[in-house]
Amino acid sequence: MDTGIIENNKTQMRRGVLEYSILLILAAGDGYASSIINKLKEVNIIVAEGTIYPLLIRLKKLELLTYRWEESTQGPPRKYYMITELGRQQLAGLDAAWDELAKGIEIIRNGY
Amino acid sequence: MDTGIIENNKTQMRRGVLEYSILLILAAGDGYASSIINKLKEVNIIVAEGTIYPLLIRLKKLELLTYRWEESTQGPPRKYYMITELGRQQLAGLDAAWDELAKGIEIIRNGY
DNA sequence: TAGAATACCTTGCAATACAAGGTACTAAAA
DNA sequence: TTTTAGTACCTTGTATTGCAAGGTATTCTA
Repeated sequence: MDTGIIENNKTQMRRGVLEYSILLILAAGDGYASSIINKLKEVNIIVAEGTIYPLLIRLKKLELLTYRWEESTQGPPRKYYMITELGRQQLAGLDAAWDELAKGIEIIRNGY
Repeated sequence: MDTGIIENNKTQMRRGVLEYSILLILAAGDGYASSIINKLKEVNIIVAEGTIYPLLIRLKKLELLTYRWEESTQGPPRKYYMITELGRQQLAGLDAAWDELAKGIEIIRNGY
């Protein structure tokens, strides 16, 4: 349990972009919970299982995602999530929101 | 009460960088709650009063900030917050955390 | 003396990341 | 056959925290 200020803030920052980054990942190709977690880990965005499952369910309820079951030779079947048309539309909005935020931080940071 | 997916996500994204952006602003010069809110508004980061006051108090408790009272000719006295040495140290860590996150998003977004 | 503007602050609610704990399937080792 | 390891699914409870709403106090102006 790291309660450091930085660690806590990293969590906070991650928080903000989780749905966004999941949609980004699924826009590039279907994936299941563990594969998404791994993709995020690759870019140092660390997410717990307990975070991602409810989130995928939420995004599915919002109809930004759907899923299909697929057999695996490595264990139990996998629930492959796919982005929907609505998901892609929302993603475009999130792209814009992210750009705006990043620009805002940039401005504050550089003082102009 | 906008419950749209985008609007909600903007809130989430904001959430993650609020402490960071406040420290950035105060690192550039002392400020009081309203002036900080206005600076954030300038870069399209919209924050409510009910958010910023508890947050400043929290950052003060963590000793990242201190404050002094200052008279105003425009109304009641203002509580000017100042970043501490510890605050600057933590800010450096947050700079790094932000850069890492931004880089991560970039990678996911561009697919390499 | 009333109203507007500015400043401070608190309470309660809702959203949500995550730790912890649980189920189930496959494959390989004992 | 049984056990263990690996993979995958999911839920519950807790803690955090942004914000709407509501409240107090000061200064200036009409």
